[in-house]
Amino acid sequence: LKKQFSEIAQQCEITINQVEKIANFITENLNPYPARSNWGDVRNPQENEMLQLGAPDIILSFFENNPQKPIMIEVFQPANSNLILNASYHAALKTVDKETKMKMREDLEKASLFIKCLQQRTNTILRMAQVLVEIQEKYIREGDRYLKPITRAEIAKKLSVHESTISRAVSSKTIQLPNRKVYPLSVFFDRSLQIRTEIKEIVEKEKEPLNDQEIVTKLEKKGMHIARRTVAKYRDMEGILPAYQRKEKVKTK
DNA sequence: TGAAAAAACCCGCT
DNA sequence: AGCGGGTTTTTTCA
Repeated sequence: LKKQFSEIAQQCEITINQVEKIANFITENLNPYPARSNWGDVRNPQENEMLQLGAPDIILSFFENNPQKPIMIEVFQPANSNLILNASYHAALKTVDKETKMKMREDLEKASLFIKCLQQRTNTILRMAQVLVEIQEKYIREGDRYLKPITRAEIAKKLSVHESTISRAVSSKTIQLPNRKVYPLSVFFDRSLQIRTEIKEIVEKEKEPLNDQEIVTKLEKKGMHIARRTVAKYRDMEGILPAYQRKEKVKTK
């Protein structure tokens, strides 16, 4: 099964971990569409922008589709933009007796408060997206290797909202990157993707299979401190076999 | 909003 | 390779 993952990953030009994540995401949300349309997108270059069935909650794109230009952020929210109170309610106020009037007033206030909350909510999400893009711009533009390990708490601090707010905002939302791929928003918070990518690159470049200890040493030189136990773990995540098995794999291939 | 419970994470050791 | 513990991070709860 793992091997399949790794093949899928290669064909899709994304990491195995991402494949796994997507798989998890699918099962957790019982909504196979976002990721599938994603895969389909990759395989069939017939990109139909409007055909994003698993409509992401946030879309990032390059201005004028030019990677040199700034990144644009779009936030999709339910009943987002121009939700207003139906004017006829105000009119109706005048036609009813005093008691009903009071009740209606209360209700109207509740309604407008509700609308305000919604707006603030989208606003928060938008600000969050902005900060995220700012921080992870390099990742967005140049790939996994440049993902900075950040936490939800840090973002919360930056926006001066509570971590639980971010937590909820992040989970159960998806984002589409300029490369047209849809991810769970939590990709931005993957703390080990960067190092895992690094490990993968090291292994790819190796002449002789390096054991985990040697990989640790190499990473050390790049200023990344991590235990060899952890290297092994990441290796697994990426579907990379232990050093002593890698030689055979090349043969059997 | 804060705090407690749960989950994830890293890592030493066997 | 796998267990377990000490932290850190996330999610839930009231």
